[in-house]
Amino acid sequence: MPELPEVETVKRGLAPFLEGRQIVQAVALRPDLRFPLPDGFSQRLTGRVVVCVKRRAKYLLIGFDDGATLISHLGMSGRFRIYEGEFPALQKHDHVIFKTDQGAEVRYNDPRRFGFMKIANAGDLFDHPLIKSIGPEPLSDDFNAKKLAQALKDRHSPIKSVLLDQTVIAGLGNIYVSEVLFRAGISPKRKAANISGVRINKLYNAIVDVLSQAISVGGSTISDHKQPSGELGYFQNSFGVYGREGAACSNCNCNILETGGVRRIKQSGRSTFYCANQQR
DNA sequence: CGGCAAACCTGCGAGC
DNA sequence: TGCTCGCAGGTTTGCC
Repeated sequence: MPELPEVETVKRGLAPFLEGRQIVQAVALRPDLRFPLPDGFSQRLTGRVVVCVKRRAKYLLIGFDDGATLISHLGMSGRFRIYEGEFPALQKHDHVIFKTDQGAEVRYNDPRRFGFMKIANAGDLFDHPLIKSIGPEPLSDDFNAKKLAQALKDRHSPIKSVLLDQTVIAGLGNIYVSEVLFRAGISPKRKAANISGVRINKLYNAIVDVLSQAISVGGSTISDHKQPSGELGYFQNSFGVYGREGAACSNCNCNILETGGVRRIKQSGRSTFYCANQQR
């Protein structure tokens, strides 16, 4: 589920139920996520008041009144879900529960357990090894076409893999990199350093547009990703290429007979989707 | 530095 | 029906 737009959607869904609320109970049902939950996890969080819910790259950050921050990564299959009023039986793979002083429950469910939670002590967040080397937030004022050009100019790997590098730019994952390159008309195989001039601007605009549009519709629901409210995301309906191997790309309708339509290739072990007719 | 495979773990759909 | 295979939104590590 979780690339930047999905994590942002989770953040926006959780914030109204957590900010200003006291955690009256933090329950660790299963401590062996990708990393073990921190020592004393429940004790450290129970009784704390949440002061803010934020996102950095694909990390959800929950700040508490003692200055500590819960750093949560959703891995491939992590989900947060809010319950209030009705509390259905625990589901398979529910691993962590936060109960608030307003009687709501926030449950973390993660079948594959690639997700994890860590706690940064007061003042340690920005020096935390998980946080400090992350690249610029693509939707912040801190990021622009010039900085993108700077970041790419010495990179000789394919642009696909460079954009997946979280130290270059924060938050892009396998789906959105394919979609961004499609909209920018850039081949995923092109060397990053060979992108300049007009192409840089197209790429920058595609990154901002794709991520913004995805956030505005609650992210992408591929299998069963849901927003914390239970509502689905809808950006998958706007995919130009992802998961559409063999189909005519949404721009072309084109010479599908000559190009074979949307192609799927493997780059550094992961599927890339693109239209050879539109992306150079 | 680069690319690739494997590792972590579970579930699902396709094909036989 | 049941088995095996390949695939999946991420990231790290180790090996050429």
